[in-house]
Amino acid sequence: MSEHLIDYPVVVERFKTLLKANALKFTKQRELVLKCLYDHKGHFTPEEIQTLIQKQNPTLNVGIATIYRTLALLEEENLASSLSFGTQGKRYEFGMHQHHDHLICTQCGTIIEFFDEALEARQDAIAKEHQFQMQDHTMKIYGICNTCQSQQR
Amino acid sequence: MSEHLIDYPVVVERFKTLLKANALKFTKQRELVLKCLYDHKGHFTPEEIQTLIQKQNPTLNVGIATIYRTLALLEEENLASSLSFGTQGKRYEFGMHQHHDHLICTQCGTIIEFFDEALEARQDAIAKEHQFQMQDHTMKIYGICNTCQSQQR
DNA sequence: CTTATTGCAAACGTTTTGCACGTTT
DNA sequence: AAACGTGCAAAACGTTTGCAATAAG
Repeated sequence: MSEHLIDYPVVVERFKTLLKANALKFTKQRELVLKCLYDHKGHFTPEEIQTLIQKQNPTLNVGIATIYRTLALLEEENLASSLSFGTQGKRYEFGMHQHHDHLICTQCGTIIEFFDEALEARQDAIAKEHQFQMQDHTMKIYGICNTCQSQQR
Repeated sequence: MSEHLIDYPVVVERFKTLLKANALKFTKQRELVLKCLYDHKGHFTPEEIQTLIQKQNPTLNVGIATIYRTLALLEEENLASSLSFGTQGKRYEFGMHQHHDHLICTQCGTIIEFFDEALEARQDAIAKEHQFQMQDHTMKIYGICNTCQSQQR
């Protein structure tokens, strides 16, 4: 059973199509980054992604610059999305733009995703009120997760 | 007429009190950073703040490290708050922690602040649903502001 | 006179870039 | 063969830190 709504072969096909449309090339490195995000549920830094790829492909050496370049590409093509934190850089996750927001535990760093219809509707309304043509939005709720709360006693 | 709810002398007094309470010293540099934020409505990077201070005090040289240290201090004391963007660092604004969120124009960079009761309530509910002990939250709506929309035709 | 604060420069971690070499089309 | 992609190392960026000199209490 797949963790995703879309099977991997379909995702790769989509990626190939998008690359072709932009006169870009389908390379082993690009595929590995995509696959890594698809296979690992979670939010990863470029460095973590490099390590994960390294672990499964000990022969190949994928440079960190390539990881960065590929992640930017994937995000542009809506095959991945990033979450940015203050000074500590960005984290990426697989995703074909099913929008969602995040609960972030300030203790253990766990990230929980959620989607709330009412919140979305309110955001639309606010943008409209300010005559803003909304392109995107992010919402982060910081706090202490249930697990960490229990451990504090 | 002041742009703020609180007059500057009151702010400085508050700052002095807070410093004293923590056995910290009231210095010219700290005052200049506070005054700069108070005087300039907007969201500024540490570097921009340094430049603004420099411009009004050509004789004095306030190091960037001091700006960073002071901004962290002001934020801790709730005299300023920061907004962080992806890789491009933080921006600070004056403020005694009246919570608000932001609309950000992806074209011209303008930041519009707003506060929405319904949004806040929904956030509280979501945190509760996930058994999260909420500490803070941020919400950013990205889009094209009214002015930029007009100019595009 | 004690203690905190400053500016400087070096260190930092993350991200980007220039370039010669390799790979895809 | 042409064009794009790669790894590498260097550079860039925003931020933090150690330190000797300085200023506040």
